[in-house]
Amino acid sequence: MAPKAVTLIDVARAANVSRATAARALNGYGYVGGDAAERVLAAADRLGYRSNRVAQALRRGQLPLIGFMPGDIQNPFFARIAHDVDVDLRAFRHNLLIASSEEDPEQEVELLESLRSLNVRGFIVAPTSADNKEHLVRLVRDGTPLVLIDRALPQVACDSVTVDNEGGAREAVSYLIANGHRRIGLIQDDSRITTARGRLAGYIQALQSHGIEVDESLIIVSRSTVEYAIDATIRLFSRPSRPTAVFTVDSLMTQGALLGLRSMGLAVPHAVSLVGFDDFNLATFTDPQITVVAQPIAQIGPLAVKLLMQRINGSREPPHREQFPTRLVVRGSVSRPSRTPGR
Amino acid sequence: MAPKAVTLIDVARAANVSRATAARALNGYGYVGGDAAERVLAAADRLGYRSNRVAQALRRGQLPLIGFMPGDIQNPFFARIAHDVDVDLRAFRHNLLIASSEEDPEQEVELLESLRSLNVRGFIVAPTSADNKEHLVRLVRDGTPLVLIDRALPQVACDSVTVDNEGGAREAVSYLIANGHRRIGLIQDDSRITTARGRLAGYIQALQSHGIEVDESLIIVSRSTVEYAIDATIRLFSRPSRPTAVFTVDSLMTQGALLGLRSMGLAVPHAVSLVGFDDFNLATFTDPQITVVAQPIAQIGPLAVKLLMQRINGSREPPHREQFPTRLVVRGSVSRPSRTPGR
DNA sequence: ATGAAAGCGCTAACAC
DNA sequence: GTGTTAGCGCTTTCAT
Repeated sequence: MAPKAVTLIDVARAANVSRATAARALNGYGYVGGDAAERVLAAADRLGYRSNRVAQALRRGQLPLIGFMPGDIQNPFFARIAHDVDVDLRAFRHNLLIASSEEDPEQEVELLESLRSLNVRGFIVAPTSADNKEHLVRLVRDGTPLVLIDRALPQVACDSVTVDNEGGAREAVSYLIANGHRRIGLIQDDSRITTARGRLAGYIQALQSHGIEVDESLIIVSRSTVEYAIDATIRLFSRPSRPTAVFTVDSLMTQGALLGLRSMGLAVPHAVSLVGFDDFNLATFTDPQITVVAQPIAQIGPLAVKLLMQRINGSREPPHREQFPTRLVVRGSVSRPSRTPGR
Repeated sequence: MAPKAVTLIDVARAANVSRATAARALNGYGYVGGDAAERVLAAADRLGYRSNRVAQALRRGQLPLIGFMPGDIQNPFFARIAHDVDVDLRAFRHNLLIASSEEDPEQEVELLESLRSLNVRGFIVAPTSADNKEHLVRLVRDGTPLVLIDRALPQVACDSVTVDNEGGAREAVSYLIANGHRRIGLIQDDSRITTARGRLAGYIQALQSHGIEVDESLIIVSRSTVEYAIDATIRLFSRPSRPTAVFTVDSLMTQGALLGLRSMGLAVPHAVSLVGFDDFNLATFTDPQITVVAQPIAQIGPLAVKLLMQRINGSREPPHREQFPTRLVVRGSVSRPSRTPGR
């Protein structure tokens, strides 16, 4: 069935040269006679020769592949980065191997091993957990280029591209407080994820610096999908004394909160004020428009690629840990609480 | 720096057996003495041996990799499918190589070649163009498993998983007509994309079967991103005699239309009715909720994987061309036109 | 049950 | 300028 592929030998034979010469002509290195080169190229073309990158890789020790491991490719944040990385990598003639960890630490370890054994040249990873780092440490120790995105791990000595989660959350919650809210809910994802920790820390700081006590019953954990967040929102607002405002830690959860609140008949911002981390397409379409903490998402993928390629090309610089600032984009989803919070 | 990896030879030596025996023990085939096997496994574990999949691939002729080529990974439709494919492929211990064609036919050809030379075992692709099929025909001819998703190409003899674009569009537009609209705009993507053709055909059929003439000035082409669609919408509604309703061919464009209309002060559905192809998370959050043609998206990725793996496992069945029906989900974005169309 | 050895397709050091 | 050749790490046939 599958006709065996044309190999370098076939080309060499057809061009009446040795494999070495054929390879030189094809890859354009070393000395090759113009005449021979032409014959080789012609033969390759005629025969439909495609180099076998696996064989090349075995010989050279590496495959021009980059592993990208987001928490969830369906999250628009990661999809955008995947896109940007894919595009930028093309300039380096590298392909992208995407394997989502599904936010499962074990799966992250397994997939990483699996990709390592493919001799990929480097990784861009959004680590699922702050506690799960041995495999990454090992990776770095073995000299494999790695850049962490979205979530940095101080204990792993590698480049990272993140955002000021703490500051962003603090700004969002402070804004809510400045608008008179004191009972502010937090819908966040699993606290082993470092961004969740940072955003939680920002939330707590904002509260405490305004003398507001942190009420655990206002904090709820959800997986980062619209469906789970709807559910979490409903649970949060079904509790005896509900918050007057809520802060969500990513765009999928913001959308879930929106949907959840609506299903309970709670209008934004009249009944409940809302601020979300991470902007999204329809944030300005909803009525009201949603106030968000925007991240400079367009810069993340490109910088990650740049740092990674520098490592691949042998850079020995100390880790570059980029942390971009966030920006509070005030729209219309926050108003003063309509009445004093119940109890 | 990078300590050279532990190879099979190291393991064999440590276990005092030959490479052959070590390989047999590690891969669990052939006859291996229980004793030897144990020593090998222990040695492998102690040394931290990881098989070199590139070498295996060179030997076996294939890499357990599947190439996935969507038009745009940022489109939630493709992101969802990528996710489902990734997950299902894991059961077969295959990894996913995602390379977005960016809806560029040339790039599609190039990337496909590039992935082919990696000896990937099969492809799942959403072809960018109905006119650009030679490379796919060649792929199939060479016996490489291929399944087309979202967009089928009758001339390419391979499995495909699509949706009834024509029927879905016809139903949407008929619904608009049933609500009294006669000047119905169409915001679609490049007509070389087969889904665009199908949806356009459905649009035209619905119009004609109700005796409405097709007005080219109501059809506008946009790239499939929110930004481009906003722009297209504004252009469409800036024309002298604007439509009273509009049909958009994917969810990103639907969102763009929503944003564009709002920016022009045109309320949905009072000033303009709207139906979009492909459902999306916030379709029920917007006010009004958006009426859409829903696709059974959860079935696409899994079926594509199933078909592909069957081919990889040698199936010689004639091409399975699945075409799922769509479903019109009536929500609130359509009303009767407020006044007779101008002109 | 185990080992020896051929060879997957390619690159690059070395020889001519 | 071109050819020869030794592997890269692994699987697998063929002996034993």
